[in-house]
Amino acid sequence: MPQESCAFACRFGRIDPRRVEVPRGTLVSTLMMSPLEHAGKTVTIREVAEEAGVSVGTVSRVLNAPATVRPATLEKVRAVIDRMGFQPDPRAQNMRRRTTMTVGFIINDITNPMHSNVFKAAEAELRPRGFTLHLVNTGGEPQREAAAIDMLQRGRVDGLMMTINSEQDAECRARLATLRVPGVLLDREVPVHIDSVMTDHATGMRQAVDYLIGLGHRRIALITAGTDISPGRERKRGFVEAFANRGIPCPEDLIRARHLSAAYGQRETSTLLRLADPPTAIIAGGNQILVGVLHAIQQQGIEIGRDLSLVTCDRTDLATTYPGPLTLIDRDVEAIGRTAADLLLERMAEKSVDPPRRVVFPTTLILGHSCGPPRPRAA
Amino acid sequence: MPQESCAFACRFGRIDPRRVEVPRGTLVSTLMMSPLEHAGKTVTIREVAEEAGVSVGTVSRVLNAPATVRPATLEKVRAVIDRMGFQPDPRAQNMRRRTTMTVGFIINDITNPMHSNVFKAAEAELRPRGFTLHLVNTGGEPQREAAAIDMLQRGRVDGLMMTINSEQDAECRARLATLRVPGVLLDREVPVHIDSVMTDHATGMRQAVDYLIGLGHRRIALITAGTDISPGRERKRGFVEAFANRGIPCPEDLIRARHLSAAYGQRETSTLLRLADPPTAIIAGGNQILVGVLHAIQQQGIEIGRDLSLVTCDRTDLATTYPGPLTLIDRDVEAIGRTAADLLLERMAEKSVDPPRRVVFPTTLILGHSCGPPRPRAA
DNA sequence: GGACTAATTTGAAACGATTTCATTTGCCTG
DNA sequence: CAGGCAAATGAAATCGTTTCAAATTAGTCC
Repeated sequence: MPQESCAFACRFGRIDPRRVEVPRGTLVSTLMMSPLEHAGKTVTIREVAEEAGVSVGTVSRVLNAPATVRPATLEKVRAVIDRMGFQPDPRAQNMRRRTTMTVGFIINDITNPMHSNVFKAAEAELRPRGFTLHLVNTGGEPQREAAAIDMLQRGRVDGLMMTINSEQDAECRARLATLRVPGVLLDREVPVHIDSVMTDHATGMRQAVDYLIGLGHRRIALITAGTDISPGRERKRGFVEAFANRGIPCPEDLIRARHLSAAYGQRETSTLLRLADPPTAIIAGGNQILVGVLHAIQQQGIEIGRDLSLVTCDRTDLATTYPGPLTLIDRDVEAIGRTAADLLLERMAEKSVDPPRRVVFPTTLILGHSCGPPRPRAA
Repeated sequence: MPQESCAFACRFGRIDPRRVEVPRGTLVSTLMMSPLEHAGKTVTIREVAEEAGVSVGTVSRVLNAPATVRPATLEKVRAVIDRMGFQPDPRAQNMRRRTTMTVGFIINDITNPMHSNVFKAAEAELRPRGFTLHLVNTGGEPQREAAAIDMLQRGRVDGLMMTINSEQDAECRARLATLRVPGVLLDREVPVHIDSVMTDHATGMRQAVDYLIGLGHRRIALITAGTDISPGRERKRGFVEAFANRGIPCPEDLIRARHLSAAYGQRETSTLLRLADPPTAIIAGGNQILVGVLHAIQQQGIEIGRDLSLVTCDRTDLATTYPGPLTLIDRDVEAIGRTAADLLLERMAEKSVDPPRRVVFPTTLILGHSCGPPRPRAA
């Protein structure tokens, strides 16, 4: 019966892909190797000490301060450690040292390529220093964010890197103000004593708008995050300033700054394109928004770069690949993650409390295929 | 000086976006709120006991077995706990309970949307049960994978979910064989006593190929992972079987199964398209490979769906958005993550060792805009 | 060889909870 | 009110490591 494919009628020409409900997975029991009795009788430092004929304190020093133990003893104890396969129990170390060698990473959505790239870079910086990362995905719900901060800082991590959903949320702000471990805020601005790594979204946006104005555009639309977080606020500011600098009236009616989501991007794009005097250029202020913008545009049969100019923020597979690379406001996401990790490492090392640091990263306008001179659209 | 944009010469018409090196971020010191002396004098159970006039054992029972304590005492102690803001130190709990309420997640690349979606789903399932996740990004390096397993299972986590880079790696296999904590393998097949969550890539591929054959294609190319991991092996098997079922000779020369990367996808696509008898359809067996395939195709000025049919694996923004949705082999990634978490939860709850379970998820062929009848390409 | 100093090592006390076990308390019945 | 039983409590052990004062050993000089 090689006719399986007949079940999938070809629906060439429709936009929406057919989404067939995926049934629950099948459970198959298998028996491979024997259970193997990995009894894992853990060896303790006490047993090592007894076996080596020394005290536990000496074994501890062999591991943590080898210089203070006589070479002969050192060698003897090390041999026993290797032979018995002893490894100190991290739980006991955490307990005694009041430390965990763990950093918490609280993020809105790890699925977002910007976030996962920041995480990756931070992890790459922290791992060689012996740190492991706890990742909490909050889905942008403030109470989960607050709960995550509470849970993690209570002896679970030595430091915290995070992005919160709204800078205005009282619960989160209160937690940040009384943080018990070093912390770094990512792209968020909260009037609290804490380090932060920011991006100069305003300048990036100003450059992009200026570029579009230079091409002849006046009806430029901006769709971006809400103004309760720095990226939304700064992008909007840069947008407005670009017009002001040129002495050209800003098309306030084309600014949409509410959410960072594909759905929002799609909805607002559809609305904008139906206006009596529609935009000749759209700036997608966020990589999720871009997805929505493109979906909306596809439904209208508009060709990007010819009928409509498009600028997006952040380098994603979609932005660099969409038939031809899009013009985009880029930033070095890896450097951001690395820097956040560095700031945290410093804070965790020296307990000095004073002054909070703030690192601002620049953006770069990268020209792609998605912009051209404005072209009046026929109705 | 609104002339900032003059620095960015419009390079309309070139494919490669201009990549300007982003300078290191600017460091700005700021002083906001006063240091706040969040001394955070931690309250211990001993202090609570003394304050409430009971023993530490009673306080512990108030928290862990409220039913065994007299209502009057319960209330009294709870009041003190609230007043002093006592929360048990997780480090001490871990120590005594021989547990951490933490699960390790070892992954190749968290930047891959499939991986991050699996993680997200698993986290959503585990968090309400009180578990937090350690995420280790290995970059696919076997020694890092082995090191991660070692580090995590040694008293740092209660369970482990993971994908390894190659099922053949001796180091990793050895670790898996002697795992001391419950574990779940994701999309990997290793002859070891461990649970796994798999995808039926072979059937998905067979359907896709059969669909293309039905459209008239014979020169179909497959670019996918190496055969040292289940996805590559299974996809290749399904590919071959589809032809066998139809009694049509399989174009072995068009099978490329080595790496899961954009670079590999781009390189192989370029090569394939330059063949004397090039493929009329390409199957991108992996979301990263898709990126490379599309980049290669763009360089040739080929129109997908007309000049060349394309099928991809896994639903990503790019796959659903690339001018029109692509035909794709879909799977329920969330269900996979959720199921992996469920398997692990069961194992962690009851210590029963026997038989390893294997859940196989089906795939679904979703028809988009990217396939059509084969069209001979003019040279 | 003895005295003194410096270098090692030891043993016990944390660290902060949970858990066990013996003891006390509270309650009920006869 | 005494006796018996169940429930509640407290004291102490435990988890595995680090740390620190005290004790031991080694080394040096006369």
